[in-house]
Amino acid sequence: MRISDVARHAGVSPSTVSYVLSGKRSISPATRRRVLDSIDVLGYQPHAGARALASNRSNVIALVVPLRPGIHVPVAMQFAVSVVTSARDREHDVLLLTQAEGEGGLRRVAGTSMVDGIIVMDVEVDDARIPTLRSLSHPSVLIGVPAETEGLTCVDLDFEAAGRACAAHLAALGHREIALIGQPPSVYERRTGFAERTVAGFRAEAHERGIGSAVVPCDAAPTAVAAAVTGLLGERPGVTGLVVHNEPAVAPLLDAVRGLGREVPADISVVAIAPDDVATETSPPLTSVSLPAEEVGGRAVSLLMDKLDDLGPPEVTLLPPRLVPRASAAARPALP
Amino acid sequence: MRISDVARHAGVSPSTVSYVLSGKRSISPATRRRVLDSIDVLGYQPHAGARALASNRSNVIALVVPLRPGIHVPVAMQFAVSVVTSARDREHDVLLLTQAEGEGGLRRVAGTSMVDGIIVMDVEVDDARIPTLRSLSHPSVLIGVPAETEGLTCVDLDFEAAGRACAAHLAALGHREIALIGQPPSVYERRTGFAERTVAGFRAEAHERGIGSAVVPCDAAPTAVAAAVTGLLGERPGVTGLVVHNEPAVAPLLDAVRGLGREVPADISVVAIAPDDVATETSPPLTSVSLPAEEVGGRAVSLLMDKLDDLGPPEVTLLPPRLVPRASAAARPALP
DNA sequence: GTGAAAGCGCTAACAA
DNA sequence: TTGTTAGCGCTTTCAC
Repeated sequence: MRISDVARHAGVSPSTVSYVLSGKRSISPATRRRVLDSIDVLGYQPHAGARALASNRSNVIALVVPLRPGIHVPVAMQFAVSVVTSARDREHDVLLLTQAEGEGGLRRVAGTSMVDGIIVMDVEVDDARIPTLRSLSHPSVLIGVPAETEGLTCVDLDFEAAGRACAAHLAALGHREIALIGQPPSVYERRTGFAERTVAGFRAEAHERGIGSAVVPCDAAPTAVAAAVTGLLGERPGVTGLVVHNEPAVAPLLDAVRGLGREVPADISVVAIAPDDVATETSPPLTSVSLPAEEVGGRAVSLLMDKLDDLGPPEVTLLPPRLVPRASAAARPALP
Repeated sequence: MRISDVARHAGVSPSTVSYVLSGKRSISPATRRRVLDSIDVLGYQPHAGARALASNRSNVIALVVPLRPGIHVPVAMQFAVSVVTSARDREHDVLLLTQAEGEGGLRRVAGTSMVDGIIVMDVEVDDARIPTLRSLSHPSVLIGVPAETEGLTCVDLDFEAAGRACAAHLAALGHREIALIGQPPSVYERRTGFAERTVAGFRAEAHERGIGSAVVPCDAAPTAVAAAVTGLLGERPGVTGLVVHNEPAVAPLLDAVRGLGREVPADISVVAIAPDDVATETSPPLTSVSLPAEEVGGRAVSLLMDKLDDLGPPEVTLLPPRLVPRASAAARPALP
């Protein structure tokens, strides 16, 4: 079943069928109808390889998913799914690349014209893949913001503003000493952009408001969380506000605080940076800045499509954070 | 940069370059060297679309990942990653399809020759996609086993044997009444194969050994787990052995048991069906049947490759479960 | 062991 | 508004 079969069936030329399908030139309504009917009757589906060869477009984009220590898989998958969904909305499929494939993988899928463009998740401040991406003739979009963005296209939640918003919220509630329970140490060690920017915003806001702040990197294991919380509240008994930027640590953190005989939010206020579903499933529901995975993924795809259409999108797109007050943050308790 | 450029540079014909690359006919060592050198020097990468068009092989397989309620994402991703890794080992890439694309997606990627074959995860007992898969001329492999496997190729852990192994292990330790804390209700409602088979094996083994058994579907939320455990041990005080087949419920379950004043394994023995990493991270480490995601994913890929090579692989491949005793299951306590 | 050449099925430039 | 046709870059038959 080829395009010429459809053409014969509809009594037109192959190019007309092609143009009906691509919409790249105007077709009389009557012809268009006949062609579409023939396609339908014959069940025609164009050959992807032939298309890619002739048009120099594969209609596939590559997505590099992060699978390294410290990455919270469900959140990563939310991004991936929203990329796939948005790509499908725009007639593109998604080729899955793992981190492990490294830069060779990027060169391979671009060099063989398997894909039209590349989306890279979990970008580090000084990401080793960036020189490779720059060297490719294929467009790419980064989810995450590296140190040097010249000539790149990046999109992410504005984590600095998110860190600020959390600190500001606690400050406004009267807290005078606050702490950030962060990502696992490995995430900071490899200098992942989002983690670093959150810390920076949190510290800056606290500093500007003249309140005390501390940052505690934290592994996800419940015992590690308990140790971190216990250590923190032991060393800094004045801390009454906690920001948690570590999805799997959220529940253990609440447990640990209670295990110390403190109530949330009566004794300790907690603000999370996490997807809405994890913030609303706890008890009490958490005041949180949501992680808009769907929006970020969708935006990454539109930015990539813009580049494919030779529009010059902005280098950095930061989505503003939205802090939703729920039940886990309240005014600082009166001093004992 | 095309194959003819390489041919010219190496002083051979394009077909020779092609044959060097494919290994489909013998080439003199000297020629082969020259060609490979030229490829290297010129940095030649064959055009994937042209290849697919001429050879009728895209060297891409589609993977349908499950993203529905009750699915534990990290486990699903372990499968996906092992599929990608194994596929890459065999010169194939992976196109990511979401459940949401449904059967139309399967028809699309097959009909347009985007992919050479399809792997479908999380197959239900009476899966709606099976008729579509059967109708395609492309080979496919199912991860999971439906009711009717005629003409299909399926691979999975032998969950029935896993359920049996857990029951047998507890029985051998002297437990006379045991219970299975299972997947969320929705998973059973849509009749997911692996969940159903585990229950069947668990029940059958307990019955054959003449011991009491109960099955409690269970949502992952800690409160739901606590309710399930409390309800169960309340209604059936004789239960001294628990099998848990629900990854995110593992930690909350241990908490809940302890919350009831029972020790693991002194009062209550626990056996998990879970990936090794979740079984070893708890305290105490869990006696468990491991979920060999890597092996299943890898096997799915080899089965698909076998079908592409026209070997006729078996319809059903069940990997034998391996129960590893750790510290969470012990002899039944003496009666009070 | 190697080469020549005919497609694979589509798109898009050119022509009408 | 539509048709004709020359490729796109590779694989593979056929021929030597």
